[in-house]
Amino acid sequence: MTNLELAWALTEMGDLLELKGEEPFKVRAYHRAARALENLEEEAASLYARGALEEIPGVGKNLAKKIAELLTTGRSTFLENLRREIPPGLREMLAIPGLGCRSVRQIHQGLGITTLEELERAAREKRIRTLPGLGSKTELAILQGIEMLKEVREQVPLGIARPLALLFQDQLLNIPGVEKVAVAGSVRRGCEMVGDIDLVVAVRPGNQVAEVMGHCPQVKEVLAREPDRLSLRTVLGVKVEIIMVPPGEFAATVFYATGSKGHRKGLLRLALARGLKAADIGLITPRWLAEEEAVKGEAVPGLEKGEEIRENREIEAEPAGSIAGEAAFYHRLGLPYIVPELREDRGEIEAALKGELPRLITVEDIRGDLHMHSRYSDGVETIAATAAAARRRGYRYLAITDHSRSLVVARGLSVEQVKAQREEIARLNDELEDITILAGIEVDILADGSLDYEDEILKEFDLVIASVHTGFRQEEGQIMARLEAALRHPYVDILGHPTGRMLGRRRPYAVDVARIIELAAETGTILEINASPDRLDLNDTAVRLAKEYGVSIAINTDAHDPGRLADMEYGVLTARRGWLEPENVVNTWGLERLLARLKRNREKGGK
DNA sequence: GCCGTTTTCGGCCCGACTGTTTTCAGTCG
Repeated sequence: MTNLELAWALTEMGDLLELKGEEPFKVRAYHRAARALENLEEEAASLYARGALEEIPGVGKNLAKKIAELLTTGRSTFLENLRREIPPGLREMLAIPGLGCRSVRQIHQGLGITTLEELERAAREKRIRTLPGLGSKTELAILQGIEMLKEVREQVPLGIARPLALLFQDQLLNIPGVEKVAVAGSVRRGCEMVGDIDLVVAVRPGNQVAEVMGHCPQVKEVLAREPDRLSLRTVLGVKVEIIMVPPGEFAATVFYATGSKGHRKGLLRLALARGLKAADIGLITPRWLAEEEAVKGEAVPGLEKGEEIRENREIEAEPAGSIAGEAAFYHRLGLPYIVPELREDRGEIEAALKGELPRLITVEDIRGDLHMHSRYSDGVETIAATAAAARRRGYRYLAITDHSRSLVVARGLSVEQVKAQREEIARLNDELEDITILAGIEVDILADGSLDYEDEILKEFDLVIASVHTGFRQEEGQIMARLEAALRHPYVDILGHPTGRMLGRRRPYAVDVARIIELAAETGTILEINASPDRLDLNDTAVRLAKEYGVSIAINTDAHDPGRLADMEYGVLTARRGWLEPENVVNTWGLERLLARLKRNREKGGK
């Protein structure tokens, strides 16, 4: 069992205990341990093997025993008993913003409701307001919450799907009769939410794929089993589609299964316009041929029929990240290779035709992380340990940006602590040779639009990120006034997680993203791509708009644990989906150039 | 349920906002 699956099991235990009415500190112990497991760099299974489960912070005798049972049997009697006691629908209700466990219990006991469907009906029939302490606003919140949950039903964030996809890829490669495996679909394109994991497998006859995968510990049930297709559901509830093809059809099938549908159709229309058939390009699998039929007769805007194909001699044969043979399909169409992140039918084919595809940023371009938390606020590690982790990633600089004083839950820093932290950072910078720590802060944009420290304090930092953590429910006018004040502030260098959304859990606050981008361009403020796979904020389309406006971007992990510095890859994927080049991203720059770009330093020198 | 250069018991992040209310409980970050 993977750390992620263990974390999910502990989270579920915590949620069910909370619904049961257990004391809050006990509940929190489960949730804390779950988070520790998620961030753990070593697999819990190997810790268990050397009898060291209790070394995990927040795991004592009791939890170690429960984790051990999960690791050895794949099950938990404790969890199964809880599930029998508490209907699972109640846990789903906790995901509705505004509903806590007290309200859910109230609804369950008062109306006998156990599922989201029953809850929705009761809210529509205005029965929720008959319960003491609940009224019409709560009814509205329930309906809106269910609406949000429906949008992401059957979907999981990329941060869950991608590691699982890679795990399945490894397992498939070890099965007799398997020659090649590739992750395809929305995971390969780097989409923020994933409906199902698509894997393409090149197999020889008589392979064991169906038998072995059906019994793999991550698999809960087999949804469908056909000669060339296996559909599974994992214990985390994610759907996995395994497509099995002869080795000769591998590249074309991966190409097909990567999508998106719009991109595929665009390519087929282009082929038709040039008098080519799918078969001429090498796309001879049944799926491609069926799709070709579907697009016949559709016009191709901006293309002359039979226009001659220009050969592009600069094209590399096997671009990084491509499947062997995939680039050739594009080349036969006279196009350079288009990476999966761009295959969204958002103008990439036109750009490729004109030779105007961006030279996309990669993780290797990143030279530092500008948003990280330490033990001074709600991070789990010391500044020294965080810097060491950043250095191991090959970074040249990092910014420690703890929370400001009014965010008490996160132990926001008092002015005295700010000073102490700055002194510690100065000491560390004296000792460290090949990496620089910037003394930063993530300052709260307060409900009235002011910042959480006075200007005299703010101007002393090397770098200031301003973020909204309160007043999420304000109306657009109010939210925008706060954000505008922050963007216009002379000491705000970066706007952190600009929309405040949490994927599948919380909608953005009432923000006009286009206006934010306009203001960022006007004021020279850098906008963040928060790389945490729970956020990915800004998202891909907003990022692309920002690029068009010439707004600089910082890709930051917001890591509260050095283990999460690796989330950078999700931020970079989002940046790539937003067509960003290294030049657009300030943390690909050298330190001197980065510092000179900050608003605080520009204004000093009169730009 | 975890944890301990104050503690093996008694702490554990706490204050603001909001909805439902006549004085506060629940929820959130």
